[in-house]
Amino acid sequence: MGSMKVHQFARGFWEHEPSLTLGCKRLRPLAPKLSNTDSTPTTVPPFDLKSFIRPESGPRKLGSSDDKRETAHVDTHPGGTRWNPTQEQIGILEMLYRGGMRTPNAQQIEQITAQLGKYGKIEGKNVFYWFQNHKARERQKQKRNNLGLNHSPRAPGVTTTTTISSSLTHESRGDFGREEDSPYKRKCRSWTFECLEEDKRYCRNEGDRTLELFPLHPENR
Amino acid sequence: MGSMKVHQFARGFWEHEPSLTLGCKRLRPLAPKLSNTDSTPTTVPPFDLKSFIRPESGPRKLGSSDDKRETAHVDTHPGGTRWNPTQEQIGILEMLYRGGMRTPNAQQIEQITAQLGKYGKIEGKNVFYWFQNHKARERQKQKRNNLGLNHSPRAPGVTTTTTISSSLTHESRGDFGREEDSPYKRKCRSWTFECLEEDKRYCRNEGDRTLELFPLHPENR
DNA sequence: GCAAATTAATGATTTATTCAAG
DNA sequence: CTTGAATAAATCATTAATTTGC
Repeated sequence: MGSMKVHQFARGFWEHEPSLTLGCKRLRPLAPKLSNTDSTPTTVPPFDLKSFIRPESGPRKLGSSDDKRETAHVDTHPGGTRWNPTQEQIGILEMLYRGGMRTPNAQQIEQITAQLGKYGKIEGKNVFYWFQNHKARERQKQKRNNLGLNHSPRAPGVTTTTTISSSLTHESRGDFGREEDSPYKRKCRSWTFECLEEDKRYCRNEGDRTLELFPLHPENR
Repeated sequence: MGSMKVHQFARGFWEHEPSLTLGCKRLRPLAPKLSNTDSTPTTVPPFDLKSFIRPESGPRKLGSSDDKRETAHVDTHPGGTRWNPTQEQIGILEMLYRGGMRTPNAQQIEQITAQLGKYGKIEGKNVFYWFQNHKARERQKQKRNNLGLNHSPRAPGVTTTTTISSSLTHESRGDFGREEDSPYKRKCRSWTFECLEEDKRYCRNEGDRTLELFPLHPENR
């Protein structure tokens, strides 16, 4: 249950770096690109590497500072488990899939998540992953059906000798029957990362240009 | 400039859906999974599909509600262009890469982005993509060097005919020389999506379980 | 009937490939 | 041509469903 074993691999690689002389070690392989419109704005902080990426952010905080993570998770979320969709959520997602949705953008994921949240706990990435996985698995199911019909209708024994090789990776997308999205369309997805540590939560705002970090109401924890 | 042409492909496919009988259409291929601990909390909203994923959320709002997207983007970001890293940013990223960082997690990306933001405009996904691309291209450069030494040492002319085919996809990962991260380690990344529409910005809090949406200080725009 | 072992299904993550901007 | 950005494919890992032994 609690065997998370965080152990992120930011090793203590920066301890024995005596002084950071970055910026002139090894540049781009091309020409020295003269800096942009707003680079080096006369007050460049010298990149205090000691303060950022501190190597002991992983295997700490398992004995003291969390006294409340045992109180409110007993029925809703059993810790760090994965998303377990309810039937209603699956139904809605499949309905959307049958409607033609394949790769929802950020706003669509937002709305879908908000709606599916009424039926159970869900996050945005669950919706994203669901569409990715469902699309991929429908595709390979279709592919498996297609080359299973002209080779041997049954006999699930030894079928691997025919080397389902690398062809028809892109041609087999047009035979879906229903309408499908064009491959590799450029949609700006604009997703962001978010710190999900145990005691501090930050949320970066990507839409803003000022790149601000703000802790979100710590009285909730 | 504003030729985004959003045109999201959630068509008007749900207008002619008379009543939503979701939840009993297609179950798991195995037994009917009886619902979880907190599914159907006695007040299931009947999934008002009309209100969510409205089909005309794409090509609207280009004449009225955005009067400010022409004012504040003239020098910092020329619209929807991609990230153009500065030399300092590249230097720091390569330094981190040489230090062994391959796939930073959310918190590391957070901090890296915050630091690199001092040298120019950058977002979290740029850092993520940079590590992805740099790792992949170092890998294929290594691969190309490895099988270029016993085939043809130069001839940069027609190089695409040699078809670096699909073998040694997993064996060629151990010959990096330096230390590398083990493939497929499970790190909980916990990234989230974010609405980046023109007039409204939401930020979902993934760490919290209540899945709340909140607009972040609209007086800034 | 129930619990441990097995298996199938699938959520989540990483790698490979491709497109397109500059 | 280089490389940022995005998607597709591969695959790890966990959970539910099934089977098995008692």
